[in-house]
Amino acid sequence: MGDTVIFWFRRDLRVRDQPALAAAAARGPVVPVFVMDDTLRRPAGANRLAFMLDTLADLDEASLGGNLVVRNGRPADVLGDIAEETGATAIYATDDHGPYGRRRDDEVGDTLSARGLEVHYVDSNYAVAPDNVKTGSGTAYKVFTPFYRSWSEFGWAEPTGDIDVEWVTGVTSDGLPEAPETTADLPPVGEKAAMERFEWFLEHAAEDYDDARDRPAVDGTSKMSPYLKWGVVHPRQLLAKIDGRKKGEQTYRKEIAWREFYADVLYTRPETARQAFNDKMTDMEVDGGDLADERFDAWCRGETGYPIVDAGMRQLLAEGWMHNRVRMIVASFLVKDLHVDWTRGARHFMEQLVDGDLASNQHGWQWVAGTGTDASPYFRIFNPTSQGKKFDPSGDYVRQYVPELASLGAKEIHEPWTASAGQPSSYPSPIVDHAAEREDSLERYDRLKSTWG
DNA sequence: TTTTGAGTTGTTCGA
DNA sequence: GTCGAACAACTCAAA
Repeated sequence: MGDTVIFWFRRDLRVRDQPALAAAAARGPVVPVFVMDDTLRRPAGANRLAFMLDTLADLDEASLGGNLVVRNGRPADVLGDIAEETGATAIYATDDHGPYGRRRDDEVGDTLSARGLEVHYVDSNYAVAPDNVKTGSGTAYKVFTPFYRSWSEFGWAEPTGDIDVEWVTGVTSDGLPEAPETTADLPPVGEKAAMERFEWFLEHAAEDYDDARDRPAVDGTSKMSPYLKWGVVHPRQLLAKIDGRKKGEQTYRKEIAWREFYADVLYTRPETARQAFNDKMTDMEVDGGDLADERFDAWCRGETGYPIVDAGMRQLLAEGWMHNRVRMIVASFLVKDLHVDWTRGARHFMEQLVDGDLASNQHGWQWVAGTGTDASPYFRIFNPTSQGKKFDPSGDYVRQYVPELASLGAKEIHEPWTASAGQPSSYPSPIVDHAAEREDSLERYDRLKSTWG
């Protein structure tokens, strides 16, 4: 019945609330395909790649009846070949708005259209796809709050239910490659695990989200980020379960909107994945050379001598994930205390993070570095000690990831150099003096400003 | 075109 | 210990 069509999975690894898949299934039997594109492996990082491959295995087993066709190669070639083998006449996929995805999809569209195949990009990975929310004069927003108002008014579809799909069986598959070795303890995969976690969040953490989300020792966030990254859940599904009247849930809704805002910013200004959004900040003095390399390495390993920074960096290595509050603290430390270019920190995050999303990651870093949209004022420099005391008052977060300090009490753990019994010898002394580096950052900013005329 | 109000997440200092 | 002001203008977005 109907023509055979290909459904090309990319960053939408789910079968529920899947408009693109529904559109494919309405045409006829569906060949579910995932293309192991060589360029996919490189930027992904081992943690994210491992999570993606396990997610695909779960999707295949739980929802595709084991019919997933995995092929290695260039998407245009692979999809063309499969179409030839199966007699498929059309390819359906969820639209991808990232810089790489756009280039790839344009090429695939051109190549396959030339071969007489239909290519349909449907829906997006966002409640409101990038390039839709505009100011009154038709330009993209550069400030979150007005974007948020406009985005809310724009609205989005309700999630759709289960779809009946006739999967095409017996198509040759290269099979999933072995997941790369990773020492990180990654989250459970699959739509079921994701939705169970979200239900847990709604029941136990959403109410206190406003406060608890800032406390890294508390399990107070939804932890949806890896699932959103691969489209295991769609933001529509989360928004539909959020009560807009409750304070905590309102705040959560804003966090979803931040993800959409940054996707929109990156879509409009793709070069900001690598360069300052605010070009007046491009010439900010940063440190290079051996000393900067040494400090950067100490930051990566979690050996800066500032407990909350080291706990965060070690959590990243251990779990491929870091609590959001701590991401800001360690980013501020790298940029404002170590004077290292934000792009180096952002790259390290992308290499490690299981939820690494180019738009959110790069623009989160730009916000901290003061180079981005709505950037924090230059004088807003996080003090790692007071941030530690304020958001990890018991010290439990530090204790979990920095065992050398486990014996210190709450009063001393965020400044072990003051410990009455002396600083534990296994833990490094601070590699820089925060007060002095803060002054240095302010002076660098003053010098930059003086060049603006 | 001009005006007006507002802008994620902080720190320090002095009263 | 608590609280408000200063930090420094600038750009954005809508009226």
